[in-house]
Amino acid sequence: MTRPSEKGTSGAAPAQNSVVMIVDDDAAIRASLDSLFRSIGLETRLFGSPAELLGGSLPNGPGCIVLDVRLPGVSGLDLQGQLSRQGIEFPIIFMTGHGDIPMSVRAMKAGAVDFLSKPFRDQDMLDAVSAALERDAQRRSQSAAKDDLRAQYETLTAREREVMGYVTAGLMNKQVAGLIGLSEITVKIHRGSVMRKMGVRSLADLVRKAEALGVSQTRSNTDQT
Amino acid sequence: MTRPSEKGTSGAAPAQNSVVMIVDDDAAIRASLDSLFRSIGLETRLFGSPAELLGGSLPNGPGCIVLDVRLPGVSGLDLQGQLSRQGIEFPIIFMTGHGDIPMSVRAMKAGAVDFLSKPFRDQDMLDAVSAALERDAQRRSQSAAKDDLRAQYETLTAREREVMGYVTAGLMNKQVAGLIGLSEITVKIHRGSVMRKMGVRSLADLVRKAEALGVSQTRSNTDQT
DNA sequence: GATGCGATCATACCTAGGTATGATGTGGCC
DNA sequence: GGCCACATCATACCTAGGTATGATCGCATC
Repeated sequence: MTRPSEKGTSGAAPAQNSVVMIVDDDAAIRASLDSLFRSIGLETRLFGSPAELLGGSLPNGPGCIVLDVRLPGVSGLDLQGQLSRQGIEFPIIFMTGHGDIPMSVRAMKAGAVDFLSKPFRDQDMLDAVSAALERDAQRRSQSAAKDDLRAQYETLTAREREVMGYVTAGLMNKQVAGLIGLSEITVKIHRGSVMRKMGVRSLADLVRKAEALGVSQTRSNTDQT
Repeated sequence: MTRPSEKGTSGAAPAQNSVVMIVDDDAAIRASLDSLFRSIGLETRLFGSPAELLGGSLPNGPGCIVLDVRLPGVSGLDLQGQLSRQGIEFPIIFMTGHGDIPMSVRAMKAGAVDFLSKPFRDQDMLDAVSAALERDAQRRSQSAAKDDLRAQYETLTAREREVMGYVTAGLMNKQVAGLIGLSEITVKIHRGSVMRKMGVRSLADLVRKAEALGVSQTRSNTDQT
């Protein structure tokens, strides 16, 4: 959104410390991509097989994966599934020398950023990587925000979470008290702790955080619109 | 969500009144798809060209479009762009006899549900249509909910909307009053009207509706987390 | 056994939210 | 001119929210 990626522009390097992971069994292609990405200031890591990628430690910073579909051992598509099952969410760009349409469709359905047939133009690859890094930056910032939120939520006691769920569902203190068998004053105390621990000063903000966390009690009484 | 679409099952007709729009210049293919879809209880509409589709009136109910890429006049991909620019959001399934990978990738990036090479298996097409109709149902229910919401919001006066923005941002009545130069009592009156017109009985619900509408004032004071 | 945390509740007090009644003013429309 | 919707505000009254103080209890840890 902030910067329309302008297809065809040459020097688009979204984040200077981004890492491009290149997985290809052909050393010549690895080298060629390596120099291509380095030429625009991106870091690279080279892998000759999926195993090497899975074995080594992955970068902590932003990055993306450039992956040959036809690989020794598992195929690129299988690797895509394996990575996502392991919670590794780097955007993936596929390359192939002998791909077909079903293969490309399957990859795109599974969330690939792009699927390039070899030989491809350098600029097409750079555009794809640029889009992938943009997507990764987006994902990372969302994920970071979610983690902070979850960390705050973790500091709540069980009771506090329970109260938070009902309060953000729109119930009054006395209703919450009735539902979980407490006095209203106790609910107020928990509610106060929730506000403090969640770092908010208004119910509105608490509701938003609860929504982001998915912890609002989904109502069964009150409100029939 | 309600009914897992079970890939590979034959008689999967998600919604009985769904319409499949078939756009192909080959009458034999139109006829063949027509009978395929009718065999599982779906309605169909046949078009020999993009112009026919754009010219006629589109169904109001749920549906999807099955589109040949190579068409007289504009290409299927162009039609995809044209439709989305016109706000027509039926999910699209592409078919092609002479497609290539870049074409399929472009179509998928633009949101196509699937991209099938001719000849395809009937079951593959049915699975694709099933997925497309599922997606359309999802889209329609979300869109309907959003429309209802917006209709409620439309009934608010300018002042009420202003107050709603500040209130759902977490400001107290007296703060809102100070910001827009009113007495607190007047803010309370507007606030009450907002609650009534938006059909909510708790601030929590109002905040959720405001979020869905994107009308919360994004805070400049209060809250530094 | 002492310490500490979480949970519970009471009393007391203050602020914030919500509504009813009534009144005034403005601008648009028939 | 009269009507109506919108907006404004006051007084009055009630409910809901929020916090401080202080106290009791259970449980786990040191």
